[in-house]
Amino acid sequence: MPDVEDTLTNALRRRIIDGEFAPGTRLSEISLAEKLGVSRNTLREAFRVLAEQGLIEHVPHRGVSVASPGVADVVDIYRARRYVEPAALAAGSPLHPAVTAMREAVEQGETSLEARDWRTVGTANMAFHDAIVALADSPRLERLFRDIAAELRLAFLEIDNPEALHAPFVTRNRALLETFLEQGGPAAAAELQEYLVLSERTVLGAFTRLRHG
Amino acid sequence: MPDVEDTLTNALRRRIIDGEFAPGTRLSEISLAEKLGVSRNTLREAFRVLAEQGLIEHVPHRGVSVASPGVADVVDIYRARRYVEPAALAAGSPLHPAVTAMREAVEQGETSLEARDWRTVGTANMAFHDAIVALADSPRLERLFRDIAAELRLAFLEIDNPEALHAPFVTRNRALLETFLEQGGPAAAAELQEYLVLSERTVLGAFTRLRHG
DNA sequence: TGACATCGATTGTTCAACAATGATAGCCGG
DNA sequence: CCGGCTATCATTGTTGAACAATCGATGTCA
Repeated sequence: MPDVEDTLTNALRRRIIDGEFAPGTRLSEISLAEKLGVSRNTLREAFRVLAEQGLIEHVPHRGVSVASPGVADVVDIYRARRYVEPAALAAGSPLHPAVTAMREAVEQGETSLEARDWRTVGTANMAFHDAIVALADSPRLERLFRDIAAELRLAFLEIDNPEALHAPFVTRNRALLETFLEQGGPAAAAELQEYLVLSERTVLGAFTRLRHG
Repeated sequence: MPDVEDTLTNALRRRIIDGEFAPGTRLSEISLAEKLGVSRNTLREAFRVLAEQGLIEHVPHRGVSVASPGVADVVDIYRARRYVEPAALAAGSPLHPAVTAMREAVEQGETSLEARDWRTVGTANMAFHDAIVALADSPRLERLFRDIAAELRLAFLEIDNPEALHAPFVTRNRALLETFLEQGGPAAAAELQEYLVLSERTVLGAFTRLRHG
């Protein structure tokens, strides 16, 4: 059985990603420690990990709050994605185990799309891109992607229009997978570049619409 | 004035990178807390940050030790570098402020090379590559590079033949900078690819030589 | 010699306390 | 009536001590 603190960190991350604490919410040490049944010190250790991952913001003497990514964060996240994902896809082998994960994520997305379960669509979408990064077989790049993917989910939570954010990309995922399998990595990488540009534009558009009303 | 813990984290990272604690050394909570004049709880929070950055390894109920990167780690670090650095250089502008940092790092390397101060040569080398990544203007990619650069320094410490590791790359840095300024980003990116392959081979060679006595 | 039980040291976690800081509310002067 | 100042208060930062849980080593016995 893993440590209490490790479990606590994962539990907290899941709760934050699932939207239990809205972005920007302040997390009081005392009340949250009591709620979770752990001591303040243990909770603070978990806070340090999550802050390092960018999921929460830590301001000295003002406590921690759930991160609320802004436009600059979204831009930077997509920049990082464009550095990593297409290159991983370009160099990836169709025989790599992660391809199975890609296929499963596509199918999961299609199933959830029919059920109009947008949140699950979003999860499947992320799993698809996670599998792409996994093609690189690089723990450090996977860690980077895990962190920025979590931040991106926070941005999605702020927007709160999951259908517009996730639905259009299910068919694109399917198409991208087929391109990769039939035409190879480089062709798929080029397609993914455009995909990511479009995705970024979608998110940023929703953001500015938020700010204006 | 920053927080004690933040200062503590930075101080610990510097000490580790500087080789004060050799890779693999176990860091006892009690003795280290006493030595640094902080409490165990505060020290443990700093440990969580450094563990998240990959500088120390944390095994439940067995404490933390300074990370000692192996061949697999070095391979992964260079893989990540090849994903990020050439792309940043290819898209970088010669007018970017980081170019000044690149130039300064090159000159610092040349000065330290003449003085046969290998450690400083290594530092200048890292500053050069850090400036390359800074061309991308991406906080998240900079954070990734900061972490893997710190890990790489640990690997260098294990090898302990700083001249062979750092000296050959001073002239290559100068050449790479000139290529970037005179022939543009893409040409420099191609040169950097070969540079990184050579650098990786140098490190891995020293590693295997270590294992054989 | 080797398996096993015991011991000791270290980590994991909690609790209580106090100092330091930031935010709030209320007061005062204009 | 309003803006700035001050005192208060709640929260975080840090410490120290305590106890349980776990791992490694020591020593015992067959």
